[in-house]
Amino acid sequence: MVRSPSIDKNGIRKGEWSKEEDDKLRAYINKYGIWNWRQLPQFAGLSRCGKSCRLRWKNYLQPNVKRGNYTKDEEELIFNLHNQLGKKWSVIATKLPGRTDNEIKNFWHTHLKKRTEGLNSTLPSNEKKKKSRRQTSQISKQEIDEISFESDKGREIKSPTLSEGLTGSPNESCCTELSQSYSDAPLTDLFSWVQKNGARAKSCETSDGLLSQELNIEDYESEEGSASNEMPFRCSDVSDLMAWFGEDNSVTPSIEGLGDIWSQSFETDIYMINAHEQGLSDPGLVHPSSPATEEFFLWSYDLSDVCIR
DNA sequence: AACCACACCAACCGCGGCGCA
DNA sequence: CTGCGCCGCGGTTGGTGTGGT
Repeated sequence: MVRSPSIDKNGIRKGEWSKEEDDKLRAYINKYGIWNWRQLPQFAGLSRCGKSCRLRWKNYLQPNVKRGNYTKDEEELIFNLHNQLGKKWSVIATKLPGRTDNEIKNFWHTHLKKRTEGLNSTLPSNEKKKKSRRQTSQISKQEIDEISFESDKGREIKSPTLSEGLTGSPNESCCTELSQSYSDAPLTDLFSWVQKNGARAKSCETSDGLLSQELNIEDYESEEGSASNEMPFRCSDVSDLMAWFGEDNSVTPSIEGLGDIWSQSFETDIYMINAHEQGLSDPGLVHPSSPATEEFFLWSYDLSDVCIR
């Protein structure tokens, strides 16, 4: 019932979301919140555009999203609100906790449209006049101001920064600042950092502990347009990664690369956590919410003795 | 069983608003 | 004032499910 997965010319995935992608996005947002949709996918290790991530989160992954099974009350409310407000789905959605504008819009098109059309023959003609988008938007804002928003309030916005990764004490600086601060980081320092992370990953007894680095380099290549050589191996050791960096002079890791490595390492840790807790060889991602997970996460990024500056 | 038409809905797309430099 | 980037909204699409023939 959804569009089949595809990859556009920029390497951005489209179409149906896989469970792994859902887990990555959910885990990332639960950990760091929403700070910039455009950049978030890179840091979450997703080959998706920001818009797609936003939509997936808002309409499907966000906590408390209700799915299907509209009650009679909800149906009546949608019907009445639509009569009052027209196609202002986002405003209508604020009156129905757990329902998204997209879902309400779909529900109206599939269930209530005919009913409305039946009544429309008796409505005054000005009910049918189309408002300009500007008019619609202004009205929406005024109405929205009257409605209390609880769902997204109070979520702490924390973006992962390299300094966070290195110190294990998250701060609130954004990745833009990060890229400015560390864009000149020498390659050797990157290697030190990767080696440090990699060594820890290896110690966790997972066969694919450095899967993250493989993903990172693929992403990095596509961004830099230097993908003449495909990623030649699946990293099994940090020395492979370092060797590969060293062989390819066209690759000069920047902070974006570091950020990807960082986020992917996070995902690797999630794999490891699950493997540890459940004793499974290929368990998939788990949600980083348990105290044990949090503890493991902080341990895994206790890199206070490394400085890239 | 095979085919067809329609229902359904997740995801995409384009546009406008807003904030900031 | 202007241009740019980001976000959110509403319209639309694409593909699967389902019921009828």
